[in-house]
Amino acid sequence: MAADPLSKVFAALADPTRRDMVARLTLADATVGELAKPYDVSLQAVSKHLRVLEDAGLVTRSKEAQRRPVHLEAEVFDLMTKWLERYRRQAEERYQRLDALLAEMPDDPGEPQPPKKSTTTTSKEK
Amino acid sequence: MAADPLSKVFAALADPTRRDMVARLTLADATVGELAKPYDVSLQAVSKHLRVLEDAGLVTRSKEAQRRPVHLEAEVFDLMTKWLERYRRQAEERYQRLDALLAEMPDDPGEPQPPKKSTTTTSKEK
DNA sequence: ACTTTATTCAACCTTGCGGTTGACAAAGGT
DNA sequence: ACCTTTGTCAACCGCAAGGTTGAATAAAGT
Repeated sequence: MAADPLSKVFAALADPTRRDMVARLTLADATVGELAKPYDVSLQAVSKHLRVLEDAGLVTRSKEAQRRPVHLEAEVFDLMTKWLERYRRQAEERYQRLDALLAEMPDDPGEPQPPKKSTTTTSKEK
Repeated sequence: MAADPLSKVFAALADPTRRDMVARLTLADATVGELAKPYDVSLQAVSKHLRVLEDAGLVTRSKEAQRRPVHLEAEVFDLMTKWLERYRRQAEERYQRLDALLAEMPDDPGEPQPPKKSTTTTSKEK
């Protein structure tokens, strides 16, 4: 365990059941039993899933009599979104650089990007 | 295996090494060996990681002599972003509904955050 | 006080993951 | 032709994930 936050979040959402729970929790808080109903697994299994989601910071559980209402914490989504956007943007920028490059292609085989080593940067095009 | 696409993508990104590879691939394509260099694991391990990323549709591998340049496929990010945005939006909307509700709350004394009973809003009758 | 409801804890089982090593395949360099 | 480079395939190992059942806990209901 002790995995970094991002790993935990991604791992938590890698399970379809857990993703479905999250989806339902966007609509309203729910107790463990309520959450468990649609799935064909034991209550204990659902409880475990919730623990995973909680450890990932995706949900919090409060107390209300014997019930433990589960509440979705949206903030963590931001963490993921940030990660995603960052690399998506970079990838896009790279596309643009590449496009620009191809646009003005003279015929020199020089390395335009300076990440040193011959980065296998599609230097050979079929 | 045959897991749904989204599960595969999330699972693939749940590993820090793989996330790092993806990060580096946003800068430039790279061969297996190049990708492996920074990590203290065998080449075979890296090869496996790449297979996972490939199965998730995050990268593609072409041939170039003995080398297998790995290329990042940005499209899959969109799938994730879509999922994320969808639920993030719903969660936000829910906040707003709640805010609106609290805003026009009649004169209630004391309790700022009314934990009330029946917070378990799911309107599930017994 | 006893029972029911709601949930967790504990032990266990099976599967899959990330890692290893060793052998093999294919393309190039010499 | 041979050897080197670059990767993959296959078998194996330890461990954590997701599931199960059974017992324990806690707060209401009666």
